[in-house]
Amino acid sequence: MKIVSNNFANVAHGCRCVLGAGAMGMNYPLQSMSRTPTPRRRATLASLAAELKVSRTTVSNAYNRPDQLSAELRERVLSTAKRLGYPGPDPVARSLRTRRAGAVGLIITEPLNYSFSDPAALDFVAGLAESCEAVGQGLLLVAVGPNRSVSDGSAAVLAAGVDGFVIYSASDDDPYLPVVLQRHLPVVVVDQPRDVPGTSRVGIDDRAAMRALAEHVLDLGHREIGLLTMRLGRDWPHGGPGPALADPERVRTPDFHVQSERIAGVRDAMAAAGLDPNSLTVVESYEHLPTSGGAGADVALDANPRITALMCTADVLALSAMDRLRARGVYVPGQMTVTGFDGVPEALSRGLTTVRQPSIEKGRRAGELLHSPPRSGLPVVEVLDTEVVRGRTSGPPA
Amino acid sequence: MKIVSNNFANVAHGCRCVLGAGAMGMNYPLQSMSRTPTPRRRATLASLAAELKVSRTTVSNAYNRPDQLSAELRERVLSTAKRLGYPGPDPVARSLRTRRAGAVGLIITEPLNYSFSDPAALDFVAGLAESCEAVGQGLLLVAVGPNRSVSDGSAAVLAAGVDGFVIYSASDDDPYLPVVLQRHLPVVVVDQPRDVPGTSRVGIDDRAAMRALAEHVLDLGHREIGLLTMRLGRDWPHGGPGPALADPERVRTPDFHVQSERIAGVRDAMAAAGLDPNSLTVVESYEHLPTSGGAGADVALDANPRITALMCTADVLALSAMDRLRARGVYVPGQMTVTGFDGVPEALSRGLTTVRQPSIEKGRRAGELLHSPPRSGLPVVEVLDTEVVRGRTSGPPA
DNA sequence: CTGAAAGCGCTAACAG
DNA sequence: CTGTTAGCGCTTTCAG
Repeated sequence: MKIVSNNFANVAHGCRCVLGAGAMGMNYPLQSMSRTPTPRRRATLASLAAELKVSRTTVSNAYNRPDQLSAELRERVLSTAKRLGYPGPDPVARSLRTRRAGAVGLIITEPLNYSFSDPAALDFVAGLAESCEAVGQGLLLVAVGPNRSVSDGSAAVLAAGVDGFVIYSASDDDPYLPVVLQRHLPVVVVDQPRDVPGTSRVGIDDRAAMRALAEHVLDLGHREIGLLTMRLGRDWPHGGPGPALADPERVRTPDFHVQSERIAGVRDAMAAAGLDPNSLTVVESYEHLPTSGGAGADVALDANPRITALMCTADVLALSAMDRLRARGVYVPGQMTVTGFDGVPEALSRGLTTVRQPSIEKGRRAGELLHSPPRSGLPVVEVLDTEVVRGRTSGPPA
Repeated sequence: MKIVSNNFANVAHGCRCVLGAGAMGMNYPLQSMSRTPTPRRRATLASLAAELKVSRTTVSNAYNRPDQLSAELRERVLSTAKRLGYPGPDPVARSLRTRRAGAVGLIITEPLNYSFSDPAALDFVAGLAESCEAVGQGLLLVAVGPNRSVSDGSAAVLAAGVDGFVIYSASDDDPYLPVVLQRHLPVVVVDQPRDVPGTSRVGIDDRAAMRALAEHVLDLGHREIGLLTMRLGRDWPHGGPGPALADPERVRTPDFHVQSERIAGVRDAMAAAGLDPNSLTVVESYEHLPTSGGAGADVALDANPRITALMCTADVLALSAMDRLRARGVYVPGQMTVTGFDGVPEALSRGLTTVRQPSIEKGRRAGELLHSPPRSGLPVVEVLDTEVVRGRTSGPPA
């Protein structure tokens, strides 16, 4: 009566039944074994249709177009589905047929533990997740972390079952960029790199924002400024893993646009104030450690003890720098002005002078751009607003 | 010369060409237009094979079994693939055929912005992501947030193209639990609920850990204890959205095992010390706000002003409570002992007396259990170690 | 080393 | 409202 698969023996030892299909196996809980005729193999839409003696279309309709069949028939379909343990149409097969995966891929090349320790990055992910959720899309974290080789990571990109990608803050020469592009799927870039052909981008005006902040600092009377930033290039030409002075040449040819734009903003303000932009002491950090800012502050003050203001390209750097300064007995803002960038909650609550950027909104817009691309089909660049927050960590130089 | 898709007018203003295939469109960057004969439609393995005049098997082998064909042929395949803009085998089609999706689904019912604001939850996700990355699996955040109806969320669970699920700290009656089980895929539960048939679980001994911590508090001499916890049930029978006193009945019949186990741990210690466990003042919070702990502290001290120790089931609650106490002019630990749970970095750096649990390891083990299930095929329960951390927030009562 | 045949499980026209 | 017909793009025996 029942048609039996020829590929699988009917395994039925003990309390559960393991049908081998793939490495992971599938668990049939106890109940389904005693209650129902154990299915020889996983139920499918076709087997359900056969059981019901209706066509596959009808079963499919029962799930996807309830209005296309009578309520009773639908009920009958659904209940025998339950009896057979049929979980509904297979997502993968459906995806193949409908040509939509129901998920967007998120590419973050930075170590996840970093991204997860920077509230600004997290806010971005939360915003993206929110917009995906709103349209019922899943969010796939693609396995491209630094623990894997680039070729493994590329394989993951190539193997991701997604309808599009979001690239979060990658360097100009990120090795996964071409791989992502190769998929010919819609792509939205967040922050950097700029000018990826055919892809939309959402970001902020880093240069203008940082310039406004620097003007505030200069207005207060500061003339010797130190700047702490994350690494400017994918490479790391310095000795140890700790923060290091960046020479002008390196500042001029960055892989990470965002960082260099922010530096450029400071230099703009300095030039406008009649200062030599090259007098800016730039220190870059390679690792994203909770103490990176503090270590960077040490390097900067070592290189130029006359610094009276420390500007940082991220709040996390600034907060760490503040902790370090306190430990060194340097009073903020009395003896040292410190500024950040991002406007994360802890920074705001600690009164940091900083630039607030809408990180959540960034994620949300990136998602929306993917879910409903602009009518024109042309890539767009969305520049979100920022705001200088004058806190309690900036004041006139001593 | 140029061949144009028949569904869409040939859009070619400015810099790019849009070929329509699916709602989202595919972007062909400028180069591919001028360089190569624009493909009528997306290249497939079959079309590549036809172009090369070899069989599909051969092309497939070029990608999946390099040793099955000559290096030259393989090179030829790969290069014409590049020329045609063929991104390699379609992940979805491959998944259908191989019966493996290459991703695990993560089910978090709590609002994502909460999970993303609790470092312990984040650590868990980071650990899970790490273990997935190690085996090249993607991590799919399934869209089941509180912004969507349960039926939408269920659809997302049913539609997730994954090889297994991780359920993070759900209530006993979480509506997505049965839906997940229905998929007949491997499932690993983290923390709660317990005893899901046929699924492995990883967690800690919440009761024993909390009991040990409570013993420390009692040893210090405290007799009147307040306990701050997250909500005990999926429902919220109290008036406003703020924290509220939980009556013994509600403490006894919880939906969230973890919370009630931790409470039970405190009661165990109290009973052992000769105190009436029912004298414990329990306050539960519904929302996961940064200020929830503080508000809870207010409620607890209001209900029982003689409280000298405030035990919290999460560090985030305890830290918030400490902030609130300071604002009220209550000195910790001089006038009030405060304890937490989790051992998140901020808590440790602020000297909170707490229980450290290995959140990252939890995520890692959950992933590993999914990726390489126990040989026996039987579900396992992994109980990870915890450790009481005596900090600077606990001392003898005033 | 290469090719032919046979689906994986499903949905989308289009007829009845 | 229901069934028939065609694939979606790929991998995998199994023969040459």
